[in-house]
Amino acid sequence: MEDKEMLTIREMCEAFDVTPRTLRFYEAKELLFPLREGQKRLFTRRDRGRLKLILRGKRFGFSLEEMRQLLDLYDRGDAQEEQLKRTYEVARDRLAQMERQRDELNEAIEELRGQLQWGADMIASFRRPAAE
Amino acid sequence: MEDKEMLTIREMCEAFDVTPRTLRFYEAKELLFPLREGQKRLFTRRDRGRLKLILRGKRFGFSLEEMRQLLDLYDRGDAQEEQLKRTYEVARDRLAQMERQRDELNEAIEELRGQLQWGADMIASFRRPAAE
DNA sequence: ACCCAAGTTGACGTTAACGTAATCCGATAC
DNA sequence: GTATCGGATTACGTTAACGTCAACTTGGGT
Repeated sequence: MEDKEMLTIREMCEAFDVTPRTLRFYEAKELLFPLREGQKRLFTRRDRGRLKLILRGKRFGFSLEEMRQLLDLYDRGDAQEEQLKRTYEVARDRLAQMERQRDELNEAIEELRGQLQWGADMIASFRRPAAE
Repeated sequence: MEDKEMLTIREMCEAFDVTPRTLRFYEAKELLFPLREGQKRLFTRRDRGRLKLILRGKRFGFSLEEMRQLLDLYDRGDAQEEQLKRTYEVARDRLAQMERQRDELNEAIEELRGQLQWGADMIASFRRPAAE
């Protein structure tokens, strides 16, 4: 027994800084599978592992659905080469997607920066177009 | 009479590549104020000017509500120094916000890229945590 | 016995910016 | 007259990821 084997919902929340609602929501979405002691949920080491990956995925911009698919894919026992490659590709695609997003953002930034350079012009561009 | 003075909803849609729903929606949100010829909307030059700014704002990531405020602010006749400065500030804030967003995105990208560098490790990180 | 904290389920609310019918109206084309 | 446009209005649907009650139950402490 290194840590506690099982964590209550509250302990889990503190450990990962999420709300109970979130954990129940993730369970409903089949991202976590806590055991039950009577009514109460008990989160296993496996749940902790999954949650850690889920949160990491979120930082990367994966949706919960994408994470569920990835987790499911590699949870059915022996992940084979073929499937490992797919995960890898999903991650690569996501990276490319994020880079495109960043580039678009950069363009918008440059465009806006350009407007600001002109100062008064920027302001003028927000005035009503001429007179009537 | 340079162009047409007034445009129907359909002409407006083609000119700006938006749907009728969008224009009616913008009117409901008080971003546009087309005149009425009987029942039909007629979009004036002023509406065209506003729509142009609205779409530009969207590219910058402004929400419709933010654009409405900006447009309203400078639509009440004589925009004074004080208010002009405010618009300028809103734009500057927005720029800073976008830059932060871009930076966060870059961090996530670097983090993900790091994972991918390790290839197999990335994959492993998506497998279920060890055995049970 | 009584109460409280912690936990549960269920269900509706939130936000943005429209999409998608369904139904209706008036003017033109034939 | 009638079919057909172009347009109008109304109102519910969509998406993601939870938030926010409400109403219970359960286990433990006193």
